[in-house]
Order: sequence, then structure tokens, then C-alpha cells
Amino acid sequence: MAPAVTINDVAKLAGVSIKTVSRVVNREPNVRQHTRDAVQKAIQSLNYKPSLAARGLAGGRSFLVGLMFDNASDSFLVDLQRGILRICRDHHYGLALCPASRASDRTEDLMLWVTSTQPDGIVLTPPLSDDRDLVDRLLAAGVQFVSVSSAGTGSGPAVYIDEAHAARAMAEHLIASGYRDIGFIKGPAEHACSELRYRGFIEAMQAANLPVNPDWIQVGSFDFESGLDAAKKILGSNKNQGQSRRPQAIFASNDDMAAGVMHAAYQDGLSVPDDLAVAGFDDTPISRQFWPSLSTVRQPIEKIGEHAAGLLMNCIAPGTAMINRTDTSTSSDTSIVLPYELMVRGSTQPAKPQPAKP
Amino acid sequence: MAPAVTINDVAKLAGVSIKTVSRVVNREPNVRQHTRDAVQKAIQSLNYKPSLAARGLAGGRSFLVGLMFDNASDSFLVDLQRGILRICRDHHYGLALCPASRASDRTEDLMLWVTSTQPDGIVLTPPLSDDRDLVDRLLAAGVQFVSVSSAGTGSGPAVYIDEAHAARAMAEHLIASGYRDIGFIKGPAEHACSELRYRGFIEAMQAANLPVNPDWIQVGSFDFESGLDAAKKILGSNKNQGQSRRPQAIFASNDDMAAGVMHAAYQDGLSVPDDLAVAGFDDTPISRQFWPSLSTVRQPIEKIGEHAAGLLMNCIAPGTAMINRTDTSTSSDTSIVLPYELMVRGSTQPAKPQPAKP
DNA sequence: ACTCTCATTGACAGCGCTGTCAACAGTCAT
DNA sequence: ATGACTGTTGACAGCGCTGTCAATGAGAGT
Repeated sequence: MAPAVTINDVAKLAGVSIKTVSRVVNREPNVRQHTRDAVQKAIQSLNYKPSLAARGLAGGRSFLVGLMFDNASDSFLVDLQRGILRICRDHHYGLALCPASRASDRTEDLMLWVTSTQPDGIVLTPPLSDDRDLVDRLLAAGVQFVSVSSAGTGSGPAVYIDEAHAARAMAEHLIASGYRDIGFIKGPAEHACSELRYRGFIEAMQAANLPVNPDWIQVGSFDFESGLDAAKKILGSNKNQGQSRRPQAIFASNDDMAAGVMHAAYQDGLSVPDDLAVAGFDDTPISRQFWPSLSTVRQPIEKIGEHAAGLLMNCIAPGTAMINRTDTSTSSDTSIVLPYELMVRGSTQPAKPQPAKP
Repeated sequence: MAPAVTINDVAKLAGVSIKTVSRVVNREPNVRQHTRDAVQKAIQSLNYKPSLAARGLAGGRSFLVGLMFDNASDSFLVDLQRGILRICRDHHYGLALCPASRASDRTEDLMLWVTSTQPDGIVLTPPLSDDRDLVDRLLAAGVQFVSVSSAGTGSGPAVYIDEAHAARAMAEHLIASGYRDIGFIKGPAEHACSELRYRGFIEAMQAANLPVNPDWIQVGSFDFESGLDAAKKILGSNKNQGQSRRPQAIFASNDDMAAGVMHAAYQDGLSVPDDLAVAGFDDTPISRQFWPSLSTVRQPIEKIGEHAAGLLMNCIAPGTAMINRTDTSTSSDTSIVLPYELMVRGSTQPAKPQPAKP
């Protein structure tokens, strides 16, 4: 398991000291070009790769980034990983996973992982990024971390989109499409974005002078089942009393729950979008695959991952090229707000003509 | 970044040598119970966690498992990760990700990752597990690895389900439901399972004496778009010639492609399952969420991950409890075949009565 | 009592690398 | 020519831990 070829072999072959090889490997300055070339050649010919463990022990850095998550959705996690991995690869960093346990003391567990793995930086995903306790412990431990979070705890750098604004835009789209009776399915409280998305919805409704029917506001847990349940409640809320009133549209605060809504609609024999329009949030793959395809808000998750890792690298791996953050992002001191995109698709576009002014 | 508390601190507090602490930490025998307790107490009170890097360097093991993947589907990857992580956690192992690069020499890249990260073991996922070159290099490097693969290269331990059998079972279900004209969408060639699933389908058709229409056999790449395209070809294959014949059912060899088929069907104004039955493979979340929900074959991916990691631990972390493999699995020498499950759902159950014998 | 065994413990030397610091050019202004 | 400086290199001491091996003590057999 020990690497077949060590720094010693390279040094010998190149006719320099191991320290010089170390300098070349670490891209340190003050090495003559000639020497550098010779070492590079030796490295190439021996196919040398420094041992992470040794570098970690000697240098006090592990060249490892940790990704902490708790119960994240599949596509979110994978997309984020993809983005982070791309940047890590560029910086010769590895990525280690740190799932939150169901144990009694989640924070303690996570911190133990930190002290044993000793990652140079951590990417925190919601809802962990909204967890004051954890963030404080991380801060106290002096570990670099970047939050992927809509609002988070306000501590440390973060990468996010303007959730409230995005949700408001979607709600406005619904309103502009002629829907007046609109239901909403909130996310769980431990996610900071839940409140923000809800706020955006409310703002849009108030701005349009539309009433918000409390029966049509439900709370889910961001998964399909909870969306299904919430939709059943909304759609069936007045059945008992014989008032068959139901909303013309339901805005679910993520796609999985929106999928639940559509499923519930079909179960009730409703057609989407003619009987019920449905909107989601996240632009997970499923939103494109559904029939009709789901209107949603696209978060550039992979990009978010890239920027999060990029911020980490800025602190952690100084001197290496940072990722291009001049693109479409608004970058403040340490935090980055990425643009969202409204994806209007079939689930909110009724075939029958809508009156512009109801 | 260095851990605040080292093995030295523990040793001092417990009044023993660091070697004894090391013994306790590593659960080595030949430590008096009294001593062991004292050390444990010291560890607890100091909140000590050994440094992975130091253990790796000194002991020649990294306590890291690598997960190698290339372009795996979201839910597959996440489920597998979940399973692996559970076992890793139990054995105090970490999980590092190793995505295949799009670089010219994929194998070389992966091997460099191996020599620098020096994982104690690797979980290989398809299509990497079907890559002869890579497997040979791994073998040559003497790295422990477990394949998650239907057939693989036949080298080293593997965990898988009987793909051909499963596909055959699904095809038989379709046939038993009264469908005679059945199309099939194969997976890409670099996945060994593609051939196996196809074989299962063919076997069932032949056993039932049903003809296989070559126009109704297409090849996809396991993603939604390719399923959509393949379905369009199958459904529209004879439109030009005015022969409106199309299959009564399409069996896609994974759920993402099956989603594409359903999407294509809806685009053509066909209803599922009345005009076209659709079956998938994998039981990804989407299959439950679709309307109608998708008949598919459930692979216990998380369990597969657990078993793969378990096999790894057997070689890597001897002495630690191995995972319970007596459950429903058939375990040969080193490989494990897990049971699949046929999930019959709405997409293959026509509302209108089907003649038992057409 | 005396040896032989074996369980228990610790001293010590590294693992492969980096940080520190000293050594030694070469360059330039004086 | 002298000193001061900067750029380039290597010797060496660890990083926190484990493997090896030797030392100790306790019990078993004669």
C-alpha cells in the first residue's frame, strides 16, 4: 500500500535533495528553471505521486476537503459533488464525505470526524449550514468552511441564490398566467430557505392584492411523500364541507414535493395544468422528465459547488489559480450570490387561453 | 489543523505509554482490562481521535475507502454511497470520492489518484467495474477492490444481482399481462449489464414464442434523453410507411430511459398503460413518482453498497465485525448475489381487462 | 526452587514528507 | 575589493502514529 516510488527515488534520479523535489511538487518559488525541469522529468518518468498521508502529517494539511450533508436530496448532492470535485481536481485536492449521523449528538459526531480526518476545508450543505451549534463549533475549531445556504447563520463565507427573490418570481409568473387561487407547500423549518421561499411567495401575493388561503398553505419535508400528503390536504381540504373550492395552482417549494402534488392531482383525476397548475423549485432532473414537464426555479447547483470549493481553495490553497468568479455572479467580500433562472414549462401553461386580466 | 489532543496527551493522562494507547485504540489484544479501561477513560475525557494522516503514514493504511465512478446516475450513486458510508462508519473508515475524468487516459488518472490517496480499498462501480484495463492495473497495484457489477471482468470479489434473470422476470410479467408486441431499449455497450438485461428479455420472448421486431429494439445510453429518442424511433418507426404498427409495450433497461419512453408516449398523445405499457429497471425514486407509477425491477442498491464495503472490510479491517451476510443473500466464496424484486406498478397494468390468452 | 512460557508493557526507530535554517553562490552598490 | 543582498539548495528535525523487539512479571511444570 505504500507508494512504490517515494520522493527519495525522484531526488536520486534528478540528482537533487528531496527538499528540492518537495519544492517543485508544491510549486514553491526559488527553484531554478533548469532544476525544476530536471525534477519534473524525474517525476514523470517514475510516475511519482506524493503520499497524501505523509504530506498531511508533515505539512499540517491533509489536501482533503470534506463535504458535510444531512439527508440531502439525491440530485442536489450529486450535482454539488460534481462541482466540488471539479475544483478539487484542479487543485489536487481530494473529497471526503461526511454524512451526519442519526445519532443523538449529531454535532459531536461531525466534530469527531473533523478532528480525525482533519480536512483542510469543509463544504456545509443545508440544513447543516443553518445549524448555529455546528457552525459555532466549526468556528471554534478553526476549520475553514463554506456554507451552501440561502441565508445560513451569517457566519463565514457562503454561496447561494436569492431564494426569496426566486420564489417571488415564480409566484409572479403564476399570477401573470392568470392564476389567482394559489396554494403553497413550505419546506421544513430547519432549512433556512423554507422561510425565504415562503416569504417570496407571500410578497408576490400581497403585491398582486391576492388573498392567501391558509387552508392552501401546508408544510412538507422536501420529499415526495410529504408533497403528496400536503397536496391531498390542500385538494381535499373542503371536500367534507361540500365546498369544492380548490386552488387553481400549487407552488411547492421544491421539485420532489411538486412531483407529489402532480401525483396527487392525477390520483384525483385532475389534469395538469388545465385543472391544476403546479410549480416546483430546484430544477431537478425529474422536473424535465415529468409530463407535463414542471415549471421550476433553476439553481445552478453544480456552479454553487464550484464556487464553494473555489472559496475554500482561496483560503486553503493560496497561490493556485482561483476559479473564474467574474462570470454571472455577484461576489461580495466572501460570499457569492449566483443567479437563478425561471424555468417555465408545461405544468403552468394552460392549453386553454387565459384572460390577461381576470 | 493539527488535532488539539494527541496520543501523547492521552498516554500521559492515563499513565501509560503511547504504545499502549495505540493498542487500545486499535483494539489489539493483550492489554489488561484495567489498563484498557483507564485508557478509554482518558480518551473520552480528552475527546481524543487519532489522526488519520499519522496512522496512515506509520501503519501503512489510510483508513480510507475510495469510491470510483464514471457518470453514474444520481440516485444510484447516492444510494450506493449511503450503503458504503454506513459500513465505513462502523469500521471507522472514511470515504473518498474518485470520479473518472474525461481525460484522454482515464485509467492512468484513476491510478494516480490511487497512488496518491492510497485508499485501503476501492469500490468499483459500472462501467468501471467492467473495464478490463482498469481492473488489471488495480490488480497489478495490489489494491483491494470490490466490483459492483452484473458480470464484470470476473476478477476479484463482486456484488450484484442476477440481471438477466431479473430482466427475464420483467419481460415475463409483460407477456403474462397479455402484451405480445414488446419493444426493448438496450443500455450502452460499456455496461456489462446492458447485454445481460437484453439477454433476459430475449430469453423470455423466445420462451413465449413471441417474435422480436428489430425495429423495436433500440440502444440508449441510460439517460432520459436517449430513452426519449429511442422511444420516438420505436413509436414512429413505421409512420412514414403508413404502417401504424407500434408495440403494445416497451421495456427500457433502466428507469431514466423508461421515463423518456413515457414522455415520448405522452407527446404522441398515447396514454400509459392503455395505449402503451412501459417498464423500467432500477426502481429509482422517479419510478414511484411518475404517473402512472412505473413497473420496474428493484435493485437493493444501498444493500449492495453495504455488502461491497463489507467485503472490503473483511480483507482490510480484519477482526472487526463483518456485516451480516446471512440475510437474503447468496454468498459464494468472495462474491455476493443479492435478490432483486419485481415492482409491478401502474405503467404495465391496463385498466381495461386483458384477455389472458390473446 | 528453577526454568519455561506467555501475557503485558514500553523504548525506539522510522513511515514520507515539509518547515526551518544554514550554506553557498551570484549581483550589485559602495 | 568589500559588504549587503537575493536567489538557490540541502541538512536535519520532526509531524503523530505504528511496527518491532526487548524487558518485565506472573503463572505452570518439573
